[in-house]
Amino acid sequence: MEKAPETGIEESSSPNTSQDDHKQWIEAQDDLKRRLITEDDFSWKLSEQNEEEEKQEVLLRYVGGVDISFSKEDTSVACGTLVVLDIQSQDLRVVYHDYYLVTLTVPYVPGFLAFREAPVLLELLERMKKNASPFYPQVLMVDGNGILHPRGFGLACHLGVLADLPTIGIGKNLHHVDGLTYSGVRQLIETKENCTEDFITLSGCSGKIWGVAMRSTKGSLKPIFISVGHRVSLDAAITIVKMTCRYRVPEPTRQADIRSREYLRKHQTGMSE
DNA sequence: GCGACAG
DNA sequence: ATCTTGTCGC
Repeated sequence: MEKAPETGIEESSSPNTSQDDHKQWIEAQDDLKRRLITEDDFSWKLSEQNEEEEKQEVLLRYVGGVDISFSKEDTSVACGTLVVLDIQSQDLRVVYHDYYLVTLTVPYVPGFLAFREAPVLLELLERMKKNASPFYPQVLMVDGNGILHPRGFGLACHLGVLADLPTIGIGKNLHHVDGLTYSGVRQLIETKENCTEDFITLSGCSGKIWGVAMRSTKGSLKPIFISVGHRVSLDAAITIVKMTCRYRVPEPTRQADIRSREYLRKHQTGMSE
């Protein structure tokens, strides 16, 4: 391997894959971002209306959740899972679930999670739509961030735009952006004076509001990070998350997580079916 | 140059 | 993401 002169020119002769891929990925994100809608854009309602005349309105009932788990032995083997919960049932019953076992070749790169996971999740959504399931989700919770992202376009946005579906980003860890740090958020959350609610607004140094950190369970110091995905405002997102929070992680993504793990476990040892 | 970096 | 048992508590 001969080294090029130090003059700084190193182009097409040696494809610098990772750098080039990131550049293309950034372009793709910026391109898709033009179709992003960060306000409420759905026909269903979050709660009953008083007027009897309008009882034809559609209430939010089917909330979806997606997640991907990985095999411990084969880190490229993954199981994508889509679940749908009926939030009108008192027990948040799971009315639909589907799995997609795949081998992923795209690596995880912070800020580019969608290029690794979105194809799998999209397939699950398209499969469900093709089968004309009556439970197709009215809104989808994604295990990953929405606009809480270096370029304001995380996995939840990516998936929402491509599927043209309202989505909400649910992060279990903070992706440091715009001066936001995990320790800073923790301090803020532990300080009661800033807690008018059970969540705090994540406003960065620039003043932009990226989402909220919410203590979804009374006993949990560690918050979850909610951000706008697509076609759902932050306020609506918070409301919907609260409606589905039994534990720290809201049920849709929690069930997707649990079931994808279970699926992998059953299909790496036993040979059922 | 060094650290940070969703899942 | 994954490696991992018990354990403190409602």
